[in-house]
Amino acid sequence: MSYISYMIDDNAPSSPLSRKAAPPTDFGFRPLYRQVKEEFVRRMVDGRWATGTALPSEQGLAAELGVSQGTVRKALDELAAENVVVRRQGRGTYVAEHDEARILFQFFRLVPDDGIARFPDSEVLSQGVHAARKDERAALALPPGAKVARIRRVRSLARSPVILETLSLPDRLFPGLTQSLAPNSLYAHYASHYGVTIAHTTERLKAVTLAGEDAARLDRPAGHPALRVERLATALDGRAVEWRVSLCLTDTAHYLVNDAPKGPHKAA
Amino acid sequence: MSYISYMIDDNAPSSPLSRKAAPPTDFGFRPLYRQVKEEFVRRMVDGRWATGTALPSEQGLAAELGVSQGTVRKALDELAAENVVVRRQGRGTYVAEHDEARILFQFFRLVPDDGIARFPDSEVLSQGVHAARKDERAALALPPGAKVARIRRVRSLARSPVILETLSLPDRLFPGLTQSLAPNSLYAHYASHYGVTIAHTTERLKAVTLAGEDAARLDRPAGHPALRVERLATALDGRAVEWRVSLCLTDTAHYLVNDAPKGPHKAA
DNA sequence: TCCGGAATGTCTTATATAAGTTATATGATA
DNA sequence: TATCATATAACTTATATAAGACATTCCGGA
Repeated sequence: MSYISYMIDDNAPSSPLSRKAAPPTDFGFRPLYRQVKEEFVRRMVDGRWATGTALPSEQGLAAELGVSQGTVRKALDELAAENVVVRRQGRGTYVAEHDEARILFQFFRLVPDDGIARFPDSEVLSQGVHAARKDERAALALPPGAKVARIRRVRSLARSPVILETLSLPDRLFPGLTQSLAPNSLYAHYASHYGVTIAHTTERLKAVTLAGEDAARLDRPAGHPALRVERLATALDGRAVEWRVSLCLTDTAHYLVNDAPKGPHKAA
Repeated sequence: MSYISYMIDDNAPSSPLSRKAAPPTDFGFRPLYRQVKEEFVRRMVDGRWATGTALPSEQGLAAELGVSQGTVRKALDELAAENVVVRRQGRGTYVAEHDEARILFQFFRLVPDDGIARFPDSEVLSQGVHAARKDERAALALPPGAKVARIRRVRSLARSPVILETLSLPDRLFPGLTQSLAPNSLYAHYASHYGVTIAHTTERLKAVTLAGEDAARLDRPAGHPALRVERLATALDGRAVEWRVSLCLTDTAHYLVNDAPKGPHKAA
């Protein structure tokens, strides 16, 4: 007896959702709504649902998959909570786009002290494809001998350099990335040109002091404090796809962390 | 016509949930499940539901409030997503406890580079009640003339000082806090002795260099880099209740930020 | 001590209805 | 006839409820 009984309902025409013959131990079982969710993620990963497109209606998806609208809805609930899709009552559900505003709020946490978030300008210092270094292979889980696209750039707010960063990406996933000038908003570029959607990031922060070339690039004296941010970005399917080490000046800006602002706060 | 029609159902005996007479504009309307959620928050704020206690069952709450189990469940869903309650299938739903492990993972983001999170020891340098400074009044939204409890302490990992921090709290909310030695795990103490549950924190980070007494306290030379973390902690009802400025050494540890790992990731 | 089963809790699914959006049709007016 | 404002129809997502499946605990009996 299991939820799967719903899936082999007679009026469900050969549903793509299935489950291998249940082993004695019920390990690996997932509820129906989560199977539906995984099917949706698959469609986004393989490009059937590109970013920005409108999904079929909940009723339509329910009919197609042979489940109820509430089940489709619960799957979409989780995807919406993860900012993978966006819903608007009366209009429809859309695959989230990595537009400038979204990246600014979701992935960019360095904000000016006055509180007004702005997207920094970007100047590429160098870019090219190289053999992956040991640290890059470790971070991106690459095999020995793999190549990476490497980009080094300075980002400025109000014409003043604020961030000096180096990005490394698996060349296999992003062929030709460094041929042209890297656009300002990279995550939108990954999605539109390579079908890679960044879903999750992890950042590790340390305080350091600037030295040598880094200090000169950021127009600060040696010994000046800076925030070193090491970011690992993960795609929808869970693969690590971008490794980024940034040196950030925090003289007139700060790094902002909010813990769990999910539902609207300020209850009662 | 509105959801409230469910609330004045005949078999619902004088529900505590209500809504002022609807003005022509339907502004201020809240769905039923959100009213239920706010009622639950009220019960936690005023102490009827203390931390660690088990809630009545979803069915029981539904019957008491005159709504369906699914509505109670949706309210609890949001509270569980905010880590305000904890649910265990087959056992029940509990008001979240600020035990050491939870604080370690939810509010303490400074982890050793080897990845093994540990709770740091704490040594109080000074504590007492003082007139609130201007910055403290601004952070905690206190009126002029208000008093604050102020605690200054050093925290150590493996007998080595790592964090030097100053805490400020409204004296009105925490009378007598500085009379006794501040316990290591403060948030649990706030809940058990003062009925104040920390629900949310905001942190602002800057990189600085140590100087003078701070450097000496942390056993580092002047000019050594450190992470300055300014934290504002907010209670269940939305009031700011603790302001904390910490200087953290990041020589062998780092500050960890994960963006949105809500539902189980790694789909597909 | 071990095991079966009832009791009681959450979890999942399904269905009905409300509320919001947009496109279409309608009708008055210039 | 062309245009514009206004109903109205057809979608959409949002909310509420009910019923049954699954998980855990506890107690009685062997």
